[in-house]
Amino acid sequence: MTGTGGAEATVDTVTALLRARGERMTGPRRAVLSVLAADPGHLSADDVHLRVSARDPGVHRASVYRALDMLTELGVVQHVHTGRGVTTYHLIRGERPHLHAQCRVCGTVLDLPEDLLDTVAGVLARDHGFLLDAGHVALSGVCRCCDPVPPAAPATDTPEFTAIESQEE
Amino acid sequence: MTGTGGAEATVDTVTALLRARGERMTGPRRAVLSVLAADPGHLSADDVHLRVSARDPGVHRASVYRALDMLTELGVVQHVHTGRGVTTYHLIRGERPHLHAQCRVCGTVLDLPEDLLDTVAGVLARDHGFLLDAGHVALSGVCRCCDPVPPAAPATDTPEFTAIESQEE
DNA sequence: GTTGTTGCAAATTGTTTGCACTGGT
DNA sequence: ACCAGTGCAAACAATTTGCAACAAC
Repeated sequence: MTGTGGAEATVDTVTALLRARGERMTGPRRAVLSVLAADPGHLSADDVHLRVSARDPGVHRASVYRALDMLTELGVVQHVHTGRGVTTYHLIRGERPHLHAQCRVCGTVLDLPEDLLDTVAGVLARDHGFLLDAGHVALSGVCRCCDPVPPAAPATDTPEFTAIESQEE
Repeated sequence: MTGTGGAEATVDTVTALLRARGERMTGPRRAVLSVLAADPGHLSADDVHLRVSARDPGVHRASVYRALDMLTELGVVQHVHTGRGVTTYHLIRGERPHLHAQCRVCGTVLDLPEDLLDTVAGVLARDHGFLLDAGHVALSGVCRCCDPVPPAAPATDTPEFTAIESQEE
């Protein structure tokens, strides 16, 4: 597994960042960090807590929240607000933060190139003096797999349509 | 006041819509509807409840939620998810739903023309098979008034900068 | 008189906080 | 040893739900 492989470097980096602020690298923080490093996806605080618990059941949910906050403050982690109240977290790997779109049916988060909203950001800045933080909330919509009844294709009335649907809202 | 003036028509329309589904026009629904009709802004469920209570203190918060849900289902009301877990509701007045951007500092919601994201929606559809519902979440950013320390303008060090800041997140 | 709706209270969900104690440095 | 950080439980905010009483039709 390449999972923890890439994490160590990050732990060192973050330790330095923390030290520079008179703060400390601790078990829970290390755990959260390596969970995030091991997963390229977008994890909710609870996802993180779950995976942290697998390694170290002693870590409390509140500590996960605090660690995520701290890591966000350090600029190591980005959080994204998705449609219905679920905040997701992920390591900032590249340089510019990317954008996100979430399917409102299955909840899947799609990563998008950061420049996608550059034009829009320009318009907002020019016309409204609004500085867009494009990656901070996920765009909402329906992904290909969940697209309900595509325009005109009356062939199947498959009942398994009401399948796993996470949170319809 | 033009407040309740425009509402009556809507109440009739909605009553018809409800009847068509075997449902009923009730006090709470009427109240929620006229509160929304009287306010051009974006109200949270609690805002609505507050204003409804002013007219009729008997209406329960849960009923406000249920009424808002129902009105949304009828296509009369649109709800927008904003950054930190606050859903806002407003009457759908025109034809196409407009877009929203919210200042993450003061919470103000900015209305935007619906076509602003048309190009982006096209790209998402083409490249990712993702059907964007642009108005469903508010874009996040910082509005003109809350823009913290604009690039290079070291003139004032006004202390009233730390003013009303609703929810920094 | 049905049956959809409400009010209420309690349950959920996601997150934060006060505090005594533990553990980095 | 000092103080940041933790675990815990309890507070919180926003929303949902089960249910008996109620009211629109």
